[in-house]
This record gives sequence, C-alpha cells and structure tokens, in this order.
Amino acid sequence: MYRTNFIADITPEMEQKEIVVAGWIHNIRDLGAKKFILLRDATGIGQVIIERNTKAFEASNDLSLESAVQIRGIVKSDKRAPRGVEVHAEDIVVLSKAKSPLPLDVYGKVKADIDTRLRERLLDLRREEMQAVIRIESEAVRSFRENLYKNRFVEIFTPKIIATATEGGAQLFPVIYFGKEAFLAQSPQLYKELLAGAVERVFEIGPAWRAEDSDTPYHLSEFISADIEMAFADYNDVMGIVEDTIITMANKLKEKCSAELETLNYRLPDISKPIKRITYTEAIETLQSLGVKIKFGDDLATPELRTLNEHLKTDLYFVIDWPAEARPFYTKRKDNKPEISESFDLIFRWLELASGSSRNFRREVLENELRVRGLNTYNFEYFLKWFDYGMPPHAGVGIGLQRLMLMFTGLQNVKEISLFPRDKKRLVP
RNA sequence: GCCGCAGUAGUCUAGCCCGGUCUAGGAUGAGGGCCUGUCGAGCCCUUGACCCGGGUUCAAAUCCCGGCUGCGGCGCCA
Repeated sequence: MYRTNFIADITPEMEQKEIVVAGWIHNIRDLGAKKFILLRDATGIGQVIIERNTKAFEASNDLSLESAVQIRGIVKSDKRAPRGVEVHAEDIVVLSKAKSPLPLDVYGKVKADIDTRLRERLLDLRREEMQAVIRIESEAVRSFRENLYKNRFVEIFTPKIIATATEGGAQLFPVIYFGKEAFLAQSPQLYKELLAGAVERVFEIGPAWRAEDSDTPYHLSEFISADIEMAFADYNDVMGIVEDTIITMANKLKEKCSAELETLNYRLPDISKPIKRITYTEAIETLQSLGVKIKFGDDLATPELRTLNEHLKTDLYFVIDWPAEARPFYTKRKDNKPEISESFDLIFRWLELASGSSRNFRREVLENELRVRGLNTYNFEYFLKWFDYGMPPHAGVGIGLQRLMLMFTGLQNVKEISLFPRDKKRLVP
C-alpha cells in the first residue's frame, strides 16, 4: 500500500494523525531550515512541511520537481496552510525521481507552445488546466451516457476494421487484413443503422479515422465519435434527443465541474431549449442579404458560418434541411420536396459539432442514391440485404466529441482535447 | 495543398523594421550560497541559445534566396 489518504481527504479534524500520502512534487519552497512542498495527487494539491532534524529533511535533498514520492507524516491543522491543514513530514521515499530541468513547466509559471506541449504531453497532462479538461470530458461522457440510458438507448460497439468506404468522399486509412485490403472505419454509420434495426435505440462512443489533408484546429486523423441511432424516429426526434442530451451535459458540468471550469477560467455558454433552428435555405438567403456571394447548393464553409454566427447572435444552432445532393446516400429526402433532405448540422459558433438525418430505409431508394453518387451497389450488399427484412424508419446523428469539448472547456484546438492527438504530422507520442 | 506570420538556452520571451553599441537582455528551470511560515517565496553568485544551407557586406540574430519545422487562415473533409 502506497498511501493511506488522498490529499483532498485530509481534513483539520485528522489533527495529529499519522498518514502516508503519495503523489508528485508540484513545487518546493526552500527556506533553509524548513521546506514547503506542494504535493499533487489525483485529488488535488496539498502542503507538506519538512523541518530540520527529521529523517525527511535528509531525504529532501534528493527531491526534484515532478518526482513521484511517498511521504509519511503527521497531520496538523494550521490556518496559515493553504487548506487550513498540512502534513509535517517524518519520512520521504522518492519512488521515481524526475530528471531536471523539466522539458515543460507543470507548475504553470512558464507557458509552453502547443507544439512543445504535445511533444511533452504527459507532463502537459499533469498541469492543472489539462487535469480539468480531462475531468470535464469524463463527466461530459458520463452524462451523455446517462441521459441516453434514461431514454432507453443501449450502448453498442461496432467493428472498426471494415471492408468498404461508408460514404465515399473521405479518405480512409488502409490496413492489411490477413492479406486482404481493409480500412479503418471513418464512422460507425452503416453498422449503427443496422443495429437500430435490431435494438431500436443505440449509441456508441468510439474512435473514427479520416486520412484527410485537413490541417486545422478542428480536425484530427483519429477522433472520438459519439453516435446515436434510433428506429421508428425521424430527424426531429433525433434533434430532440441531441438537444436534451447536450443541455443535460451542460447542466451536469455546471453542477459537478464548477472547480474545473473555474480552473479553465471558462463560463459555459447559456444553452437552453429550444436550440435555435434555421433551415439551410434561410441561411443562404440570410447570407445573400448580408452581401455574401453564395447560392443554393453551396456548402456553408467556415467563413460563411462565421458570418452567419455573427448575424444570428447565438452560440449554438441547428442548420436543417440541407440540399439532398450535399448529403450522403443514406440521408432521406423530404417526401414533398425531394431536392431537400431531412438533415441537420449542430453548429457551435462556426464549428460543426454534429451531423444527423432521417435515414433511407427502403432498399430501392438506397440503391438509387448510391447509383446517383457513382457508388457501386455491389460493395454495399452487406448493408443493403438487411433492408429486405423489416428495416424500420430510423434516424441518427454523429457528434464529434473533441469538438463538443471545445464548447465545454473554452479551448480552441481539438488537439488539446485529445490526450494523444493524431494528425497529418503527428504519430507520436 | 495554398496564403500569411514565425523559428533566439530545457521552457517562455526581448532584440530584427533602422546591420556594428549583442561579449545577445529578461523570466523560469538547473548548480552553489543566505534565510524557521512560504503560498508564482525572497536575495546574491554561476550556468546555458541566434533552425539548416547559400548569398550581400569591412561587418549578419538583424537584409536577400532556398529548405525544414511550427502557428493562424483557407482548402480538402463531416
């Protein structure tokens, strides 16, 4: 056993109790005959005092910042101490000494560039800010799951090594699968649709890969996709679930991660029901009225979304009813207006957080949509055949977790959110 | 991939426009010293750097060209 107590659990009521704490040396203030150590563990940072004429004092000469140590000592309440309580060290064991100087300042006096931070990532992740980000993400994912469970969803796991491209377009990473060509999944799309045809309400939180040239603060080669798919439902039902889930997540974070948000000096945007909905056509007309050169059928790229966001004056909004041609083959067209699809994007300021739609559930429609896009129906037979056996109407959404986390943390780059980001140039650490 | 900006000690930054005064300044870290309540501890001493290659010039961290790397915007992408 390496410790008797976590730092956060040490209280003034434990006065005179002998305890053992373990963690990292966060800071040392050496006053000569007395040293103040800030010790950090998973629960926080606490003060340890080392006084002359103790065994600990001799051992303290070997301390360096970020060394992993175990400290036995006596709890003493003292209003001069940061938490009103501190540990008077009796003995210190250096479990693992850190080399110095550190390639990154964990304590936070000297800010590092993001490039340095990602290279020295583990030390970066020990910083208070990143600890907050990690904990906020964990809590966000927990409330995502809980809210979906509450709505009768079931968590599933789909294959990540796949035989064909799901949607065309995006570049896939090839892998050699027992001598055959295969790919890393760019999305669980087709499999979650099939599973909705068996389980009705499913969700998955898992990795997805895209071998794109994209080099922006919003793209990763490997990202986490939070996917939802529901049977006997359309895109309005899914938007309702998304709305409800995101608001639940925001409220939970306000409740349970206020300290972490404080650390990040971030205030969550006010998200309330209903999240604004604007049709693609309205968005185009709005942009045109603002003098943007754009026509029906054009994509809403980042510059256009920035303009739209300024105009709408709302942080979070749905853009719905996109042109059918701009959407993947599985997207259902509107019955009364086939050039428009039953689809939506959830946008945070100018960033697409999620994309969803009602899905085609008739085989002949799917085959036709594949053909229109120049895709070979034969390659999709593993998917299409199940539409012969009672595939219900269904709808779903894919949410980019790291992007969503930008909204929940105030960070500006998904590479900061991802613990070990993969991008065009980064494969290690 | 394109455009813009940048690359100075382990880390962060000043200097660059207006070449010499730079023996390259500061912070932080590290080594040493003083200090019994620090809380970004303080004070003193020491330590360590101009991305690579070419060019202009009496002289290049500074100007020019090429490369590499990074950051931002865009593109590609959902």
